[in-house]
Amino acid sequence: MATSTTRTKRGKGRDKAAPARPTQKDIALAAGVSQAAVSLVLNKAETPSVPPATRTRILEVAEGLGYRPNHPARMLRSARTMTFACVIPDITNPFYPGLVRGLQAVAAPAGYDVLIFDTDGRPEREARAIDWLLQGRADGVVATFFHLRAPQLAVLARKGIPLVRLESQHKPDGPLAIDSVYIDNAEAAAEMTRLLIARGHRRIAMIQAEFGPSQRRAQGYGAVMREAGLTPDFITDSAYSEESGARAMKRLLERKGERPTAVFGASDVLALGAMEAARSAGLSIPGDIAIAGFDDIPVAKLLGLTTVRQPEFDLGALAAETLVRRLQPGGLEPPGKSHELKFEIMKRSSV
Amino acid sequence: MATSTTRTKRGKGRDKAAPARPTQKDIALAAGVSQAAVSLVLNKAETPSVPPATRTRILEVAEGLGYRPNHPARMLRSARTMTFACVIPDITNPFYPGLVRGLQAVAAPAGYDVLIFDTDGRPEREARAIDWLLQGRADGVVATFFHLRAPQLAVLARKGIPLVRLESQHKPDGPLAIDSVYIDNAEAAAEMTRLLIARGHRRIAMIQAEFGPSQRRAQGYGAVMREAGLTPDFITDSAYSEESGARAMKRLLERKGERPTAVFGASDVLALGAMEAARSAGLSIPGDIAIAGFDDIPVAKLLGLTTVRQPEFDLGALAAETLVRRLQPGGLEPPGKSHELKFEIMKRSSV
DNA sequence: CTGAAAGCGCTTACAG
DNA sequence: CTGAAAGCGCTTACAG
Repeated sequence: MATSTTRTKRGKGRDKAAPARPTQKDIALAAGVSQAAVSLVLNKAETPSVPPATRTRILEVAEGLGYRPNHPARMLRSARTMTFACVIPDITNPFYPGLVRGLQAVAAPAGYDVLIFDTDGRPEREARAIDWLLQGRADGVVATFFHLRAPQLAVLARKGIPLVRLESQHKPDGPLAIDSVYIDNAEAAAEMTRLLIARGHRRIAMIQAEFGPSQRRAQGYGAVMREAGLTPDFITDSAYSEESGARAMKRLLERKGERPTAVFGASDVLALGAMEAARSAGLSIPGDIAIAGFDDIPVAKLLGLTTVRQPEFDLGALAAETLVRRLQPGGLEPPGKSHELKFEIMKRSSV
Repeated sequence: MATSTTRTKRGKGRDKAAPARPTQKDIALAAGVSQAAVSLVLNKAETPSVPPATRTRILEVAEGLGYRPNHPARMLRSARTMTFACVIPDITNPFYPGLVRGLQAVAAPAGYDVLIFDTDGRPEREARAIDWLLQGRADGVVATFFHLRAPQLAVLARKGIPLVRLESQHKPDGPLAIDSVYIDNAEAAAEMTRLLIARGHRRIAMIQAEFGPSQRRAQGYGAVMREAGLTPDFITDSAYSEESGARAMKRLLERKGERPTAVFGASDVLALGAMEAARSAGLSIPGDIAIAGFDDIPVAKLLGLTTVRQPEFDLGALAAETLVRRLQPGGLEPPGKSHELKFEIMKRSSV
């Protein structure tokens, strides 16, 4: 009966058993000062307005009570979450964890946490990410969108939430432009295609995904093929996954007529799936069929996969640096900029 | 000059260019109702106290202004963050992304976001994670700690933050116990060791890491070795990484005397590093040396690595379900429970 | 220099 | 049934 008669404000939490976390008010009460004085002492390295003895007492009481600042309250009051969102298609794609680490490496020292939002590369999930960002969950965003375009992303800028896109090509700088970091995907794919041709391949197929960066990569590949008098041969599956890569490779192998001598996966996971399917079909790599990828995920080296190295850690770190800069006072003024990083062709045994 | 004379409360944000996000107050003003009525209509499916016409008007105005609830404010008021924290050693270890997806799969439909906190398996980072959790950043936690023990984690329970540990063995249930999900690591390693012995191996080395689950795995391996009259042969490196695995394998190969015919990596990434080092040394797998791992990360299949499968997605999902249940009213009462999931030995070509 | 007050945006108990 | 008020924990501008 008496359990529900608790009149105190502290009894309202979801759990009555746990002792309430001490607040600044509790410290103030115990130290005999105002709550504001507590806030001041706890947040400023120097507090000329508070006598040293009082300052010491406040700090001791805070320590004694095990005080920890209430993050939500801080967020509300200061209108800053000290959180970056990282919106990516799929954290299980080995390309992204490295990117996340790069982000964290810069974000953490600057005081920011990193929240991961997976979109699965689906338009409705990307839209949900925007909605979620508009709730004020993060101070800034690093994102890869497969479907949303600049006009749909403009709402973030309008609400003062800086965004850095992970892009697959240069975007023009300008007052309305969105910050981006990228490697030249078309040129990288072109260079890989040139390598395959130089190795004597003529029938080169590219496995691509329906959306995302494979489009730019396909352009580079297509251009070089045509330049060399060869016919581009695209085979498209839905996602950036080993399953998609294996499925595409199977379809290639089931075709009538001459089979390609080389397959260029628009991403490493696609190439990995292709390798698996090729081996299952009894083909040797690169003897019967050469395979190349794109990304240089950690296992690529172990598997001997020839691929395009994207500096994922550096991309993440650069994106985070850009956000940190934008969030400094006045940081929103300068126009959006596109930052290019260099790719590298990693020649291994699969080609 | 006039720029700093903005007297409105809204001019205080870090950026003056962006239009302020509309609040319930703005909607109330535009719709001619009280702010409380707006909150009610926006949050409840049915509002008997608000006339239908008013309800419709409020919803239209909210839509028109592009209203999104302010998440920090909600968190403060309701004392719920609707966020789960996932504290893990290293997101770039391919075991964890699958776990995170399992977590998200259950968390998202229940309305929870997932925040990743990497500890790098270092004690000071684990301590920082606890501190960070005590700031009220998440309603619940799924965590792998290499260093912190139950007494150091008890503070979370005291503050009403439910924790589910990813464990490597059964923990006794009980009122003070911590919820955990696990597979029987010792038994799994024992079974793998039996397999290696059954395949004729006598000199079997285990590559282990200094901290974390490899301890339990080492126990299972050691017990079976001794049972079979063989001498356990441990080689320890610092972390769960390919570099550590490769370094350990190199040290094994540089030893004088007979070299082991099989190497059991306490995790797949250690085994992968070992494979790489063995190949670099000109050894064939499994011809010259057999290699086994633990985890069954996605690439294990492709590399033909014989390993112990841990159902990482299911572990994450089960952990999230446990948290969701704990966070329901009264969910904190029942004693902590240990949930076991089954492992599976994946026999492939590396052994 | 010092301390009390306002207010961030929201939810919900409570008075009319 | 209806609406205004209190208050979550904090930061910071402002009055004495």
